[in-house]
Amino acid sequence: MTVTYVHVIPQLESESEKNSKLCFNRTDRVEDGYFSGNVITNTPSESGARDGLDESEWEEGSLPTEALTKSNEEQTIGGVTVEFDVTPDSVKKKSIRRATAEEKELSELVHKVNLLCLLGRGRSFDSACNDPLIQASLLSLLPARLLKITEVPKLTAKALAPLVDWFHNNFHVRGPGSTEKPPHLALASTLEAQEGTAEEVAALSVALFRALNLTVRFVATLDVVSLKPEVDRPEYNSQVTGKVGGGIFNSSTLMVSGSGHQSVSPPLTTPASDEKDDGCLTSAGGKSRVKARKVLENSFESKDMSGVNLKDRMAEPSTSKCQDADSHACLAAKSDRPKRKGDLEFEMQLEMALSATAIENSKAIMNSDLVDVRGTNSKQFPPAKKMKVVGAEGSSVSPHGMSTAIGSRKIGAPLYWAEVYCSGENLTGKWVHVDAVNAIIDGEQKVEVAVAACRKSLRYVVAFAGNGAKDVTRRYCTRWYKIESQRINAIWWDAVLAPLKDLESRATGGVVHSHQEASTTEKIGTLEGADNQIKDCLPDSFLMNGKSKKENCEDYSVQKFVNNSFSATRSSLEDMELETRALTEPLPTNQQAYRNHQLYAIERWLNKYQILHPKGPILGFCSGHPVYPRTCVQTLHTKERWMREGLQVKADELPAKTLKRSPKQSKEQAGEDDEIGEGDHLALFGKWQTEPLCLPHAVGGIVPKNERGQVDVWSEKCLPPGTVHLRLPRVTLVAKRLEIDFAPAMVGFEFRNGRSVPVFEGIVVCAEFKDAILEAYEEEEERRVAEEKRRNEAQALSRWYQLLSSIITRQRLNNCYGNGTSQEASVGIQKSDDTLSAEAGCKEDSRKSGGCHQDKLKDNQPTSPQSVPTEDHEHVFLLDDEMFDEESSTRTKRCKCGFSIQFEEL
DNA sequence: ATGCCCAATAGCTCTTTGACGCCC
DNA sequence: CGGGCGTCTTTGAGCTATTGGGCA
Repeated sequence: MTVTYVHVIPQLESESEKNSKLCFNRTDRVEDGYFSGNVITNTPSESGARDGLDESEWEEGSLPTEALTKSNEEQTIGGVTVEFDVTPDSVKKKSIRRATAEEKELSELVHKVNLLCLLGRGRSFDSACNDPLIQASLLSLLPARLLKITEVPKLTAKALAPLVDWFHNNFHVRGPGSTEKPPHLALASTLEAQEGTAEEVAALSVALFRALNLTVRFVATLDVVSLKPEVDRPEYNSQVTGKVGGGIFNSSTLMVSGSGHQSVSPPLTTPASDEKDDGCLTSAGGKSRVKARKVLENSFESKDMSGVNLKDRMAEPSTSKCQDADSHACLAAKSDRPKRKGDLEFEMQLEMALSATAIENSKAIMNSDLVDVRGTNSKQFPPAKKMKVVGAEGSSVSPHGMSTAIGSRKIGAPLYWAEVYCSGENLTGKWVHVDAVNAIIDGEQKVEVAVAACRKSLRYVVAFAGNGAKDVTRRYCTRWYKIESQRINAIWWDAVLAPLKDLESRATGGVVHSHQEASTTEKIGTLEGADNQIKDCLPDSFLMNGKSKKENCEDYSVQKFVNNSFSATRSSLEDMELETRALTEPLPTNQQAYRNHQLYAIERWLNKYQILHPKGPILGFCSGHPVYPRTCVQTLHTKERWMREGLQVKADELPAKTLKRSPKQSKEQAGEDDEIGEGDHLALFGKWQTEPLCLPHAVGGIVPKNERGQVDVWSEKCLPPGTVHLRLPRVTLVAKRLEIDFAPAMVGFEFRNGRSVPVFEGIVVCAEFKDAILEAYEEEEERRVAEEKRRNEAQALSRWYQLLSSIITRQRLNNCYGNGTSQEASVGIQKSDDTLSAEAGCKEDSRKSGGCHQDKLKDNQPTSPQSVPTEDHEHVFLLDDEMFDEESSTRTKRCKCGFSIQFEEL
């Protein structure tokens, strides 16, 4: 009987089986190829998801090939027909599995690694922009009239316009090539062909600006894999059967190139580079019809991923691998996610448009008026999309009346651009956003909108210069609260960026002379100091001493702000600018946003241990609720909890808030207090109601103890003045022996046997006894260690003795009863065995002779010279040949024949 | 299509101070 | 007889973050 698990996929049934039944023949035969053909086999990638499914979704049985190959038709093959209806319940049932802590940790790890890789890639491109050869080549292409920009004393954004126009007209974005090159080579070939990926073109623009001696950064949006694990959902699984491994691995930019066809620097793979595998159009012009078909094929191929194995899947373009929405393959790759109505609509329209305009393709391509000269789209779009883009250029409403599904993709998501420092902007100068790819200058506020339109997120915008990097997300993101939860822990991120930020500020951080005089080195020193302070605070922050991660982060952000000392470098001015943006974020319009907003709070979304103090100022209103600064939110604790923090509630303070206790708790409390109603409420106090803990001072060598005769040592602050905590094992005995007053130190609780059990570590004693106890403890420990060593050695000796005795006894028994042929024992042992036996004169009685031997060894009195007879030789142990090892108290006796025997003197 | 609000719920946090039998 | 030690068993209520559905 073959037992086979057949996974019944609800979706498949509901779609394909109009009768909602599956029939199969029951058989006891085992045949080859049972599951060949169109059997729903469980690919390795499926099995992971399978495990999580309800067992009720699995049927036991065996399926003949025929039945399976025609699974869409009802069949009965000469025997039992098993028929079952797919109840609507089974389809409807949704088991929503949430990510476990482990999965979250893993995805966080992948997110971090991805970030680091993308940082590395950005730095590589940045350093390629400094290539003198590339810069010189760019300059040689530049018309002489544009060289004047170098003479402008106070550079303004406006002055950059002709330069950007020229670049935009001469360098175009095309589909990625088939191979990944190192940044230097990639830039060189882009320069040569005057077209390349958006990343390369943007980097070239940076190189050009640098060649003109401008202060420029290469800015990249790090399109990193999601921080949150993607929990596989039933409907999701049924759509994408080829889903690999669940969770994070299928979502976004993968840094692992499974198929290994990217020969160069796979760790630096980014959305842009992966695009190269997408099968996007790689060359401009004539062959567009064929290529357009290819794109279509790709898009539809990727819809059905069921047969894709893990390896291929890993190399497959996935959602965020697509550099931007201008690539159709990008949309195809989006099949990883449940398709949205708009996506399907877009694909259909694209297909229609393709067929309708295919004839016009070559004309359209040739006609430069029609082709969107904004490099992003010109060479890689299927014709329909190009037309769309041309239409979209003028206005946001498509002249062709196409739906917003396409409209939203009017231009590609800007992922790479430059920032040029314009000293003529503002009073102090300003970093100006320059997107040469899309010919946009000073359009920082447009970035967020454009990115949002392409359903991308603006989580990390990093500016690269001087082999360093700086996070400038704040400049482009106005609604920080939306991306904050998608970003990695700020402490970690800032620690990673700290050294890079330093490099970046060295490269770009000129002194702004309109401010107080200060030398650059001093300023950099200040910055370094600030960075170091951040670094210094890291280990403590990471310890998370009793504080939640969130609290630590909040503390950190406050600390970070305080650390920002003023210095007039470009970098520090920018820091201030970004900080100002951070602190002047517009009020969100929805209430939910206030739940975890860094800056603002509304009373409604405070949790039960929080309160507004002081209750003001009111910054605005949201749905009628007053909005307060987050700094007004204070955390409340019970008296006991404040004690742990080393604080005590001031006398006569009324609780800032009282909470109703659960019936159980209040009952317990009432029982203890014998006061009904007393335990009904839990009194909470704020930090402003507390003062440093005043514990009774230790007097006369007596440690002040609590009602349980112990001291709760939550932290050093909880120690009564004049006492010390000796966190040493077995120190209690020492204190007892010395008759010094002490209290067991309770350091916390642990859950054992379903209840919390206090954990004691060491003792608390008056400070004056510390040295005496430590001295005695040291002596005691030495004695204990020596005693333990002695005991161990005695035990070892005893065990060796037992072992040897056993061997001897065994050998003797073998000699007596086992034909004397045993070869088991070594010659030495045999010899000594025989000799001892002979000496005792009890050869026949093995037990007795064993006893003799024991006596002999135990007796241990050296008689000199000793003689032990053997069959053919009598050992003579001369005193001269004796050796005594004092350390192990072992005496070794030797016979002239080479035989030796060891005794331990007790 | 999007954003907001509400309800449901999975997972996390906070709670927190034995009893008993055996052996030396 | 009393003190030391090992074993028993493995909370659970409440809060919060997250999600899906309904609605504007």
